[in-house]
Amino acid sequence: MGDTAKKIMILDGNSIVNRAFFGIRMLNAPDGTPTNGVYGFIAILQRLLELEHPDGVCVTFDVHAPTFRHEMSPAYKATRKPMPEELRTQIPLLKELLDAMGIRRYELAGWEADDLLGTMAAVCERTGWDCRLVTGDKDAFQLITDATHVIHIKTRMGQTETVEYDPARFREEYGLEPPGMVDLKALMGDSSDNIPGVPGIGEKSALDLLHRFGTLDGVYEHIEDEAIKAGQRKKLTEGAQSARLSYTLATIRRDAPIGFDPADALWALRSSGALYDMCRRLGFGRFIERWGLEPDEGGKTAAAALPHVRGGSSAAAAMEAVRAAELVAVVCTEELDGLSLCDGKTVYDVSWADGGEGYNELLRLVFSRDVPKVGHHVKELMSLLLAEGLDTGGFVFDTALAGYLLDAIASDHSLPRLSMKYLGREMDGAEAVLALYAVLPEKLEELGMHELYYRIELPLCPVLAEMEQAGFLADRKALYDFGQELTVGIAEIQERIWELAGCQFNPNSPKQLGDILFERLGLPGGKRYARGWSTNADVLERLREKHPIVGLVLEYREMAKLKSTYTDGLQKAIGPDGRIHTTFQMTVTDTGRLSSRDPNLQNIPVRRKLGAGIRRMFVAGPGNVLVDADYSQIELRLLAHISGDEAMREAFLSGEDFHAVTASQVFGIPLEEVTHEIRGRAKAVNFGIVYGISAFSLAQDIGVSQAEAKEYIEAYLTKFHGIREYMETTIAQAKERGYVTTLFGRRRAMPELTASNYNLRAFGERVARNMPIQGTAADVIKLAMIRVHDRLARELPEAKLLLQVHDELIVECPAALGEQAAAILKEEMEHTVEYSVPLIADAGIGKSWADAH
DNA sequence: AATCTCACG
DNA sequence: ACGTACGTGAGATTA
Repeated sequence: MGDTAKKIMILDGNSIVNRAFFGIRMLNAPDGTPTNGVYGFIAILQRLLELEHPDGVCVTFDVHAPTFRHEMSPAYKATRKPMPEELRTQIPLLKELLDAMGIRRYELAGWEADDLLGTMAAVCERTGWDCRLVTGDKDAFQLITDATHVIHIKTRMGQTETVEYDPARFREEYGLEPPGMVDLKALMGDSSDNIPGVPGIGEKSALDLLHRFGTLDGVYEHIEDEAIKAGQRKKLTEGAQSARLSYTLATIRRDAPIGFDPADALWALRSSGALYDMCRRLGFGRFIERWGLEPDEGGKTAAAALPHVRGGSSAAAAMEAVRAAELVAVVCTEELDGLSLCDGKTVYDVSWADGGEGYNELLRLVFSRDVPKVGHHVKELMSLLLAEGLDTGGFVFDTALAGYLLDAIASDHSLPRLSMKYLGREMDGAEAVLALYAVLPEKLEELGMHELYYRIELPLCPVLAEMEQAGFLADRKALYDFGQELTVGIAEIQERIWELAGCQFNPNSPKQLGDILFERLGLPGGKRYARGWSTNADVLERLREKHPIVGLVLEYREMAKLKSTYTDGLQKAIGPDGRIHTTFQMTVTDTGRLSSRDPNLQNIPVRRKLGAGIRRMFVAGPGNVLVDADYSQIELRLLAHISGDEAMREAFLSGEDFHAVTASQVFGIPLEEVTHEIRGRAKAVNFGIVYGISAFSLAQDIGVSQAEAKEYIEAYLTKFHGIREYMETTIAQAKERGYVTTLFGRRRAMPELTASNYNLRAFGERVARNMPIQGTAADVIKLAMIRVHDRLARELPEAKLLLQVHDELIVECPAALGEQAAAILKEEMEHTVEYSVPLIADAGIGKSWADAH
């Protein structure tokens, strides 16, 4: 260990900031300056620091000064696309930030970043340093040696990924030695660098040629061989000169006059007031936190804050204030053992610890339905209140819920974040809640979400809180027994897997499993990941016939999943009352759906036989039954209504099996002749339409060729041309407005649509197509829940809502009331809205979830 | 902490 | 020329 070389990380500034800019959705500093490139750069740097622990760091920048253009740098660079304005302005910011961090920068007018990297790597090698070149440019792969690795930055679906290439990794991917990268570029060219290459030769044929003949020279030496096809020979001969030129262009120079000494770049992060200020200015609160930055002494500008009252007499003072105030803001600790109240003049911090009976009295006063209150995450608070037997009435606003409706895709709806965003200064606690209440209602009104907020989201809070408190009774013994059976089954299958593999390994480890299947057993591998092969169920399913071990692995996976997540996980979640109390989250999804966690009760198995057994363990209490009602194809029905497509509406109005009707329409066959398989394909197309289909994925899903899948989609959109029109106008509108909405006005911003990254934009288009449908369905069932809840409370107070699973509601009630509850569920769900296509809900009754569904 | 896999609608 | 369906949460492994 003692003699390991010091390691220095050299970042290609322009290249990385470019990747970051195009890969990350728009981000702005508090003053509006775009910062996505800078932010992305720093996020990547931070990640690499944690991964690599280098001894030094430095960054190179290109300086594009035409008058100083190096004579070797040809005019071709002039045709490079100009940098977008919003990125250009970020470069000086990034440099300033790097300076504040104390990271050394290198730039040399007229020299490309590649050449600087090459030169610096050469210096490192001469002086015995290891180096890591970080860039988004594959050209640099030619520099890879044992001491010099290239960390390649790429963006995939808005996520930046880093892949470290050493000689072995490069060889594995390209089948060449690193210097061969130059030969490769000489043949295939590189449009982003304006390296022409040989016209007509792409990556595939270039690699094929190099694998056979080694180098560019090798290829031309064998140009007359029969091994080269006539067409290719012609291209190569005609492109010979271009290939030579490209070879020169692609060769990175290593002699830039830069006077680099690796020791100059030794670096470790130190906190400083300048860095704090810079992060503050850019709105990089995350890094302030992560790096523990603090302002210089005296630099603190304490915002004018309200006085606080704490300690012994706080409860009494708070009660007096509550009685006098028209409205109070309230936040509490997780266990409700502390309360903070604000009346606009004073903040009262009251704790059970110093309040005793006075504290309890305050609780009863504040949480009575005729004290108007504003809170943050009101549903969570209501859940606590119910547990203490307190009233959930009187809440007139929830700042978290408002923040969520105003910006559903934001991941953080905390008070500091919201106050920064809407008030321009960071605040917390009840004071922040009250201040936000002064501005958020009008924002909701402006965006047309007033109704959605006051008729759906806010009234849903007590409904969900009651559901959480009610809990779902679980059969503890049955879960335990099933778990024991699984343990036996898993051990058995593991033995058989080991026998077939010829060695012992952990089938739960994708890495180990990949090695066994694709190396030891030599099965045809599929996609590669950073650490090995993909071994997911899709891949394995295709290999099932190739080796008996594959089926066993699939079986092992199924059982292991059931055991760990379900039998074990659910047993741990059973409360002292024998019931499982999930938490519903109202502010996390992009579409308006709820989510469920600790435990998640929205993903209890049902699709496969073995897993569906878990649903038998969710049961009704003694003397009770479960009533389960679910919407039939609600998303497609909403699509039919929203698009107004006549053919699709008729398909639903006919009352026939919808997927079968689709099949008959799309494949042009009579309804009676639709086979099970054809229906299945139509069903997949229907799903695909809702998700924003692509021929590739549909083909994967139903196992036909991509061309065939394309024909299906085309036939579908021709038959249901209203759908095509709807999809097109939705996307056009989304691009124009920058957001999409549901029928209820719920909004999702669509920053992805302006991305210059193709994948991100394509993703944005799929989201734009899907969100209005998924989101409207979410709105409808939320409204249905409120109606069901209120009607049950009036007509069948012994009945309780327990669970929502997106298009399904579950109620528990005394056995004698089952039919009545089922009728109420069905009626309310079906008539929550009246659209041009009927909504249908099917209800069932049983002692367990499995029986009721 | 990130990655992979998989459960649900 | 590229990488692929929409929305979630959780457990095991790896680093």
